[in-house]
Amino acid sequence: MEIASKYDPRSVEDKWYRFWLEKKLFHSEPDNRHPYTVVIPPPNVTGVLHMGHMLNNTIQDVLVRRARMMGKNACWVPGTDHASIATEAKVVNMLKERGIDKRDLERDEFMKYAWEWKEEHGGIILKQLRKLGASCDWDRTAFTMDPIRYESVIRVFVDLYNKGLIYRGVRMVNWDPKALTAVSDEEVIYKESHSKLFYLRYFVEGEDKYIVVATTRPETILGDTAVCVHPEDERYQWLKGKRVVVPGVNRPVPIIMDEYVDREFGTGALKITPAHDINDYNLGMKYGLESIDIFNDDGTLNERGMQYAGMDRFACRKAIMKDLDEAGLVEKVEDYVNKVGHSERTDAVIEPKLSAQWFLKMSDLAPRALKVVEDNDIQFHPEKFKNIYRHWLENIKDWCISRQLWWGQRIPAYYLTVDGKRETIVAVTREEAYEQACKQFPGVVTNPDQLEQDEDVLDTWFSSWLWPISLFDGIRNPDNEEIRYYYPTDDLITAPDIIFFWVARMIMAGEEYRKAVPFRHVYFTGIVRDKLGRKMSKSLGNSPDPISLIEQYGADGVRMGMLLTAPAGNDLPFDESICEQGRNFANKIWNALRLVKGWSVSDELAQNDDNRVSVEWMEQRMACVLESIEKDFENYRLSEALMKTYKLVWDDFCSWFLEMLKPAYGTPIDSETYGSTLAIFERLMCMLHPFMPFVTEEIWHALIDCRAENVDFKNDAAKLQAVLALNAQQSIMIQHMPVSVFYDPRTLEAFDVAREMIAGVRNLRNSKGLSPKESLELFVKPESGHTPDTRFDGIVIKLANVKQISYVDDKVDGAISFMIGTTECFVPVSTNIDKEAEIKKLEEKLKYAEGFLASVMKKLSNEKFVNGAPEKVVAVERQKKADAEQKIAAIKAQIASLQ
RNA sequence: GGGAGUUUAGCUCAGCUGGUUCAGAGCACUUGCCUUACAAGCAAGGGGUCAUUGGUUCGAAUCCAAUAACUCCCACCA
Repeated sequence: MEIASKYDPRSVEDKWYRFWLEKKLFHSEPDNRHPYTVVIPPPNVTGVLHMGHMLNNTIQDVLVRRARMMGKNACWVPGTDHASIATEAKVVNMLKERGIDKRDLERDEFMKYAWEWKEEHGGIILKQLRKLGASCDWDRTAFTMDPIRYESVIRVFVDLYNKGLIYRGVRMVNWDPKALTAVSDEEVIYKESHSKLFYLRYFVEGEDKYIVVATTRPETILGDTAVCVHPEDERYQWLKGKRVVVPGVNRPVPIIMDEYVDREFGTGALKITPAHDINDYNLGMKYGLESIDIFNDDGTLNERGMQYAGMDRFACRKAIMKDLDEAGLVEKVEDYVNKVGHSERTDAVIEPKLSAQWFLKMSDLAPRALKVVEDNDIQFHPEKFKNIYRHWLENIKDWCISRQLWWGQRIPAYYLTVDGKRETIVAVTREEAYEQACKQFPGVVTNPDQLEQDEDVLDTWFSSWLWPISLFDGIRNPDNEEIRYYYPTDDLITAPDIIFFWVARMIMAGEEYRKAVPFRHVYFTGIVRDKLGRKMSKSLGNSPDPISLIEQYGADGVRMGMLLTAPAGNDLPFDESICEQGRNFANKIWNALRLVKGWSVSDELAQNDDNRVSVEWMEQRMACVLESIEKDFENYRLSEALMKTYKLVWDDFCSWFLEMLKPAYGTPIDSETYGSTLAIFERLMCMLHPFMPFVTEEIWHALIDCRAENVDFKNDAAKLQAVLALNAQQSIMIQHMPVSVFYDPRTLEAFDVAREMIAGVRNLRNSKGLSPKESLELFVKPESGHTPDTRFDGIVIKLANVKQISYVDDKVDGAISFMIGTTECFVPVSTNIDKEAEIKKLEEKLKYAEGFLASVMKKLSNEKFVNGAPEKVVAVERQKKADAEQKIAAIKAQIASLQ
């Protein structure tokens, strides 16, 4: 049989993914096993897979696949997020391209277009996740706006309103003039920008004197209703009680005095525009100032903007400065660097704006969400995010949950006018609202349609905060079997930038609606950056397309590449070349299979000692590594666990174990050793499977077949056929994950000595230019009084290609020597020894050993050390001293023999 | 302006409660090999004042303090 020497992921990966789907191996139903639940951080329904998703979902898949193999009932629920602002913007653009203006559409019409768009373009990302190998339970795929989730959100709104936690109020909010909606504080990104600081003259009413006020936003003077100075500012005492004239506007406004003002900044005088700055708004409230709103929703000037009405705010800034300058009202202009808030979604400069919005009170929810993290009911990995979390919750403000959009859950608040007053009724449906209206205000309305529903929708995060609950229908049916079985979920894998948006709020929702945490561990991934350390972004074009990476390196290769460099919470500087390492690894395993498959197997041959001891060592080695990998998983150190598995497979299994067993050309291997080898190989594939699901499935099947054909059912054709057929129906996905068992470290130590001996001989060949084919003699002189462990001598003979190993009591003349610990090894060589070079080398070693001894002696001659340090440490130092002395003696003897 | 974190080999990172797992790993690099599993490979090898400076200690990469550089988070300084 010919197997290609290069592993081709493309022919393998799709095949197995289809197989897993057909066998429904990702599907979970509640049963009597322990559940292991992960909910996907729902990507935007219109999004496409980027490197961040790749990392995030690879980690989830590793954890889910491992849990499944550990015997848990693993359930990974996928889904998408309706992403109000982003999706609505895309739909609006699409309509624009078709020549349709959103403003010309009725709400219903727009929603129809939006749903069409979602059906057509949505969910691409979930298809892409399949390429990655994600073992999501696709039967459970959800959408934050599907009927169950929609209704859950509405019910929660009504419930929280009835509990008095949701209220409507006129507040200063962050207004996005591009998306025409309010956004929450968390959705505002402050960016450093190079602005100007304008110094404007405000003349005192009826006088020729003026005061200079500095501002970065001169266009807002149209809304000025006061100028404020510090009450103790000597410079401005003369202004007390006076009024100044807003330049260019000619409106007299009062001088107010408040300690809020920083005397050091600018001129120490601050203009107050209550409608367009949060601080000014607060001062305006304090002093009862008029609030003049000069902007339209889209950031243009309204009718209060005088001659500038209709202009964009930035155009107005230029125009107004020109006019003021001409009027001699500008003192000076300085360059100035400040932070300007931008909308996270549209990048528009945020305008603080007074408007009526819905808010969710945080005073009750926040402390509870903080407590469960403080108490470690929920653990963060890495832990440092606890600080960030705490700080935010301790300084939290009420959450603005209304958005002036159409794509989203429409706020279930209904209005009616009673005696000229607007009354609000909040209910799950219009019909329920009508019933309530009839009870509360008899005779006011006669038909549900007469109620006027709030125009706004809810913040997208107001639906995703319910995700771990609503996915199992735990809001509408809080006692259903699924929510009781799957909730709380186990691990949440997410990026740190949504710790506030999402993580904190899910915890609040969990406490409020389940009285239980939504998950036990939160694993924060790093941010994927490019080689230069820049964040990957569309605008920079520095993000590789994940799908083409998968095509190039295989999903296994990409998964491994990402994981190797991504410890929890660390940013990951991504370079395509790390996927090569993954691809190469898959290839390595592939070739190990080719080797093993190619061996001929003999039933007659008894297992020899070398093979027996090799199998024993490999099993112990595995147990040792497994133990440490299990600890890594407990601590969410996935990259470490992967690296250890990588080395176990490549170094221990391929480079050592298989070489130890490899039969001489044309000779067979005994069937016992062969069976053990296949079993070990299978277990290694199980260990690796969570990381590299495809190649391991492929190899695992081949190994099972190989064992049936060559060992178990070699002589029973009928049974063999049955077993092969059965194997074709099985999967590595649901095999038991190997677990650590007791192992004897002495076997591992003995092998390490043998390995060093082999390396010593190989090194010698290398440096002396001796062919690996030339058989050498090896003499070993153990430290006197020590009995050497000879179990691996046969292995040394084979892998170092020596004729035999002879144990001697004295040094061997005319040989090249090296030391392993205190054991001396001698290899006689036929070529002339370059005595001077050898002596030089030995003298260097001697120098080092003597220096080492000196440092040990220094410690031992220090009374404080001998008395102060623990007995064990002192004993170790004494041993070091003895070893060093022995070594020095040996080196000296070697030098003498060369002279 | 407040807070957190990082600094160990060319790169990415391990180094738990101070002491032979203390200077490590992978990749990259150098040298020699197309040795019938694998050149996407094999064998061997080189490479670091553990950011700087002080302190604690018998002993510091590890604990403490200061400094420097970088990163992130938070905050309304016009």
